[in-house]
Amino acid sequence: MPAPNPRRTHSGNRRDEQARLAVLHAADDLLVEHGFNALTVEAIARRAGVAKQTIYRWWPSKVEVLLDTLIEDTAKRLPVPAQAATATDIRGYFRGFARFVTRDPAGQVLLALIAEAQHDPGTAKSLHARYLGPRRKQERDMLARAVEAGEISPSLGPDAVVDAIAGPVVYRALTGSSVPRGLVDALVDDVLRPSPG
Amino acid sequence: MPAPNPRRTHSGNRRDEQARLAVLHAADDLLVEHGFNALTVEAIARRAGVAKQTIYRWWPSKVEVLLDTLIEDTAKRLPVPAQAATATDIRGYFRGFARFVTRDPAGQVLLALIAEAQHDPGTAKSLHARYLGPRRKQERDMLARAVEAGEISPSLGPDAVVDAIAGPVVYRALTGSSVPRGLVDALVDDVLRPSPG
Amino acid sequence: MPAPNPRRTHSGNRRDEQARLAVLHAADDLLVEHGFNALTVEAIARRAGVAKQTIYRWWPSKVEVLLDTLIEDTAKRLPVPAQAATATDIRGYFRGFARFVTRDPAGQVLLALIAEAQHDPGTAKSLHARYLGPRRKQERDMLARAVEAGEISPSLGPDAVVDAIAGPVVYRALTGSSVPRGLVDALVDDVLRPSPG
Amino acid sequence: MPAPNPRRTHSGNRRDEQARLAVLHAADDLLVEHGFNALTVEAIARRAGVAKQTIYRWWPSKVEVLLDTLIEDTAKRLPVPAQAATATDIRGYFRGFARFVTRDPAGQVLLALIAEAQHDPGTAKSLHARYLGPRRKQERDMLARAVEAGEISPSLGPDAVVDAIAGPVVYRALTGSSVPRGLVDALVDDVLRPSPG
DNA sequence: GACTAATCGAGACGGTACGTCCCGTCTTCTT
DNA sequence: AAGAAGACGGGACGTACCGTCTCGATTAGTC
Repeated sequence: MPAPNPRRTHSGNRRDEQARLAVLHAADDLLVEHGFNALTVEAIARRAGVAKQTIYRWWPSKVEVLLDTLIEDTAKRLPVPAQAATATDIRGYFRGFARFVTRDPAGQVLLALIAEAQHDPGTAKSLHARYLGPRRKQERDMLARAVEAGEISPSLGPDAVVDAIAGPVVYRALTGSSVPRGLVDALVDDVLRPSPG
Repeated sequence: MPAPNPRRTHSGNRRDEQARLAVLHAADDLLVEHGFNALTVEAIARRAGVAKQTIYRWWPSKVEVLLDTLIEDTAKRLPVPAQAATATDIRGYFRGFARFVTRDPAGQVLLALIAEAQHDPGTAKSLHARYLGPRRKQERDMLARAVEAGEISPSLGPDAVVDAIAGPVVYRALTGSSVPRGLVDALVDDVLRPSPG
Repeated sequence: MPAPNPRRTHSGNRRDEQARLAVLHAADDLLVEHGFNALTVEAIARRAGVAKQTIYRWWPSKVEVLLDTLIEDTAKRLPVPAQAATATDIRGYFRGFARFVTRDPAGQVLLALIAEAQHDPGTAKSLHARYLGPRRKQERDMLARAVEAGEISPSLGPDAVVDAIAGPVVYRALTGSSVPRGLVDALVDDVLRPSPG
Repeated sequence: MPAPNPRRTHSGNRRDEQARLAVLHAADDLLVEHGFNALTVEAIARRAGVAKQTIYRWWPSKVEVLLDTLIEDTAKRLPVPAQAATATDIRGYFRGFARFVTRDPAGQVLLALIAEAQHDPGTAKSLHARYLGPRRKQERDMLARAVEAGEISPSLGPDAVVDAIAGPVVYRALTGSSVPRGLVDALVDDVLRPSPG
């Protein structure tokens, strides 16, 4: 009987994609609903209907589960524009970033991981290697294109520019303050216009 | 002149100051040496030579212990200048803040609490009520004096000004980047100079 | 105004009789109401309106508190008849003992102490020295008078006689069985009548 | 012939027999060596090389652990003779009981549980349901066979007969007195011979 | 009539055990 | 080989009492 049942069955000695997705979604949901401290491996397994061992087989820790969801969600919902080169594009990107960080569930995952990185060096390392580092590279590229095009001429270096805009946004999000749209625009104006000297 | 013995052990039904200090120092030391995740109430008690119950009697959680050390240490090592009114004073304050957050052990406590606030709403509430709120008020007052004196005329509101300068500093500290001295100065310049309009 | 307030006041450097009685009654009440395991020194102090230290000053342990109440209560409610010499007197005494052990609150104290003696050698020692020993002596004397008067001629020695009658009663009380009146009489008959030899 | 390995460590989601035995033996040893008050769940776990949770998973309290050892040990070392029908058999059984209660470590467990039953109603209930009740039924059956065979004709009912013989033995054991061999024989004689009426 | 001394209620202290939750590892049986 | 299930040794949680201690107050007997 070759016709394999597509619904909820193990696929022999291959990884079970349904289990993988169930874990990612369970982790995401638990984080949003009950916070990071309630996000235990046992709770994820319970919610996902999966054995604990299945989680430990594929992820070294709950942090890596979250990181997987963050990477997948960010690619979908907050891509760094690969062609953008104008000041307006950049402003738009950071507006999207503010929205992401304050309103998107995936933004909560990011904030939780930044927080956990502060508590655990392993998390810090992974977060940089798999998320912050690659992303920052794309952001630098975006800025470089705009500078080259003469669209902007910031007085700060590229990393400092991103930090000067993203930093306040993240800081306000971390401390539970809202991020008014005007703030992003003002930061962009302050940072990207050429220095008066 | 009875000269009450300052080195007694217990002090009856009054609080034992030596135990209080031992707990605060133990918490501080453990955080710096082994990180937040190793900072358990049991470890604090062990290190301080104190019973667990003594901790629970006076603090509802390890977070409040840290908050107490943070408040006391900040008052000593990073007071908001109460008279400051010049642009130079303000620049000096934020340079001190950057040093505090990246190099002072008490700064690590602050970062850990900001992180934990992201994981636990109770921490968030306490951190605002007992630390961030009062501190922010002093910072706003400092800025208000400088504006009144005609020293600065920022294009952003007072909270946004502080976030625009402190945000990048905290964000870089949280993500393990250094905070070059020049960055603070540049941020201050960008944010405090009058808008070009 | 010399008339000293008789209600609730310390008597200088002498022991406070009211505190003593409050402790004894609190211990008794707690045992009857909530059982031995709920009978903590803190609970006694709470219930008696007395400081813990006051208990520890006068009694080495909660067991000694109970022993004090047991001794006082037994003297009042189950004295060994000092003049008794007839078989009927003896039968009456053991009937009273069965009632004491199954229905009198002080009997519960006795059972609790016999039990605790099984758990703690110190309790065993105190219970014998202050209660079981002296009492057994009086019982032996009672039996000796009856033997001398020719009222009874048991085949067992005096200790064995008491154990043969009291033993089953205590055992049934300890295992929560009732002690029917007929049982005591039958035991007395079996044990006190001369052996057939 | 796979010959399943009997010396495995954990056995999956089935109960680990080695851990079970380690707990029973540790409890037994601790009771004998240090008494009931030193018999804490933590001490059992420590001694058995087992996690506390493993104990709580299978037993609701330390009392049930003891009860398990008592049931297993009594079955081995003091079975109620299932065929016995003569007066001599009965005398032999109660001699064995006296030895068990005064000299066998398992007898100490029984005494400790009778004692604890006095302190805690839950213990009383379990002790009856799982030990005293079933055992008493076997003892009644033994007596019934002897009566039917015309071997004995006691003046007391079957429960009273057992209590009249076992009661003094237990009582002396509980109060730390020895139980001389002659005592059991004399009790048996007094109780089992036909009443003189 | 102040002083001394012991007792009292109160409760903080260092400590042990409680019973629960979760960790990360393991073993079994099923698919 | 991967999965669900869940037992295992371990460690921390927050609570209850232990027995000791120090406090400030009250009250007797002594000088």
